Amino acid sequence: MEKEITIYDIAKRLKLSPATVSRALNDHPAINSDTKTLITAMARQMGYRTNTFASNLRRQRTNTIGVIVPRLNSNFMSTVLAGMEKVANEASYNLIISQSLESVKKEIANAKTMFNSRVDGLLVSVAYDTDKIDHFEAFIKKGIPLLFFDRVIEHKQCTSIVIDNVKAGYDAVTHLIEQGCRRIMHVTGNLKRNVYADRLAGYQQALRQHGLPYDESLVMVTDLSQEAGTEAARRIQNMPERPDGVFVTNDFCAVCCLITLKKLGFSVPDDIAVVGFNDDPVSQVVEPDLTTIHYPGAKMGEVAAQSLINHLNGLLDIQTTNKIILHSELVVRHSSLKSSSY
Amino acid sequence: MEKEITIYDIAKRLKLSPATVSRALNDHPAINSDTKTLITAMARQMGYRTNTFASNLRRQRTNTIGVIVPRLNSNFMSTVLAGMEKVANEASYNLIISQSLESVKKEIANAKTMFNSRVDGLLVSVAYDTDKIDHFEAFIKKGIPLLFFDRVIEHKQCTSIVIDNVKAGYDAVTHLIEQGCRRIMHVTGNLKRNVYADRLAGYQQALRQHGLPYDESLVMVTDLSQEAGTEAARRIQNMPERPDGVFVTNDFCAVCCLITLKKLGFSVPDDIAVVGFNDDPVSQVVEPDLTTIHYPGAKMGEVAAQSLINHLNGLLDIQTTNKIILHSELVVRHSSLKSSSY
DNA sequence: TTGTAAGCGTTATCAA
DNA sequence: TTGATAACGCTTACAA
Repeated sequence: MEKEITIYDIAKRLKLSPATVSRALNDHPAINSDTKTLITAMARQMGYRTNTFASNLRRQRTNTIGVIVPRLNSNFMSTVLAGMEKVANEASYNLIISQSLESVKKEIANAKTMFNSRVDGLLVSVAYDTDKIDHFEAFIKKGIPLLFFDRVIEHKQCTSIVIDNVKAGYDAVTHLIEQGCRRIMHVTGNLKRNVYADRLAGYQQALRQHGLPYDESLVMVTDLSQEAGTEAARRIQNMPERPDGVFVTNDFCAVCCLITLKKLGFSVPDDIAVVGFNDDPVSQVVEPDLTTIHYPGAKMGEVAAQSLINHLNGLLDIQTTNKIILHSELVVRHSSLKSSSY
Repeated sequence: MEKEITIYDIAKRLKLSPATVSRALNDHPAINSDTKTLITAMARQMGYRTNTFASNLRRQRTNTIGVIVPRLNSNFMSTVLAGMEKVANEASYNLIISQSLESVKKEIANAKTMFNSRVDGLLVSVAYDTDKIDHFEAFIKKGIPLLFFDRVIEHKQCTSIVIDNVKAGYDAVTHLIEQGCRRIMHVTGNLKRNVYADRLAGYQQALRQHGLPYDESLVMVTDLSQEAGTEAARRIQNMPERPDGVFVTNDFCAVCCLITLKKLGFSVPDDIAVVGFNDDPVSQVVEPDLTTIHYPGAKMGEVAAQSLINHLNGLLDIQTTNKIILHSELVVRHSSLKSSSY
């Protein structure tokens, strides 16, 4: 455990002032390039490493971005995080990641920790049942940029990064209708969340536009777990008037639903067509493979991180950008192709 | 953007010294409990938040744990990370996560960043082709605890957290043999990595013990991607003497192999039995569902984080613990049950 | 182009 | 039980 080298040590060794050393190490313009070379070389030689805390303390900045997500361990979220990490890393920002485990209470605690950690900015996808955002007010008040992604909450001071969930829902359901479905079930999540509310709106819009009635009893609000998929299939079996198509807003849930339907003797897609959401790898593995909405997770992570970093570097004012919408699209596979030769 | 409250502000307001305030806020034993109550209340009232940087600078400690993983976006890894985050959060440690994207070069860069961020400890699962660990020497020299998990590198100063991969491989292959397989193929990853080398050893051990020959041409080293699974299936089809069982050390790769085999006209498990590794949710979705080794990912994350934190808190000396082995077990499903009525 | 010196907000040591 | 004071290592007016 050797002693830590500081800019004072380097300064003394080179008979320069600590200030000069600091400037050289930070690429300050007003410094002689020979001096700079000299200092850099000596720093390396002495095994100097910058003390981020001293620097942060002095500059009142942390080069750290906080991320709060419902869960780390879903394919979608880990893809988003991978995208964020990539961008942040390249811009030499650190990522502090925490999960709310879908609980507002834990989300509040996480927000507090992030606040105390003095993150330069915060990227959030809210928990299942968050409805107030008082716990983020502290950030807003202090001018710490706050950016929501995927599961967003509209706020005039915050930017949201989303896909067009209404359109995605519309596309999915329109596709089912075009395949001949006339009675389409919709399995979704908590309608408090923009993502689910919007997809439902898209579902309704597609029905309306094609002259089909909206039947509330066909909308099933669940936690979108695997069990929910199984449960949905069972419920379908017990319905007096069975649907001929189902749009599930999560691939894993959809896949479980599909499998259970098959076990119960349904033929997919002929008896009932299934469409999922996210384009999780699992959708390509099930038989028949699952039609779904491709969700650009990595891209969303990259855009979120980049926007925040640009804002922090003064390259873009995020307060003026209210919403960024990414492109998503329907991926047609065999679970919905009624006249398929699969 | 109001002014940040410091312990000086609180001290002034209560006509106490900053030292007393600091002590009260940190639950120092030698402080009057009335004073403590008073200070705590005032801190809350004034909206005080501790300045971690000043504290870190002074205490030479960061309460931050660094994590370097090959990829964030695999089911296995995100489960591990979720476990780590849970434990770290409860112990009020922050997690800085970065991914090497399977490249040694990036891993080296990540290590450097972590070093400069002065993490209190480091949790690492190495990249595909890392063979030296010079880039971690700096940590070891400085006495910063370094803990490897899953893909580990043996080092006398570092603890490893693993499952018994030899046994897992042995169990998988023994199961195949017991199901009547006599010619078993093995699809695995870079044998530099303990996980794959050990599983191969287990494979060989099982063969030997059951009097079956070891045929090197049946071992296929791949990157365990989905494409590798497909490729393996094709290769099987083209073999003059086809295997009747295959053990793939990754579920997603196994699933792709299985699906392709079916497409090529093989019956699974009757023509060829398939066993995977990890117990990824996808293994329950494929038909027939996949026999696999259950890997305790969340547990591994928790144990890794907890061990490190205990060490940091002086509750346990990690240097003396060389290896922690977690329990894993075979999960038999239908992809390997030759006489199944599935 | 370089140097001086004053903090940033804590905590640890020593003294009271 | 509390207080005074000196660091921790860096950055940045301001001065030279």
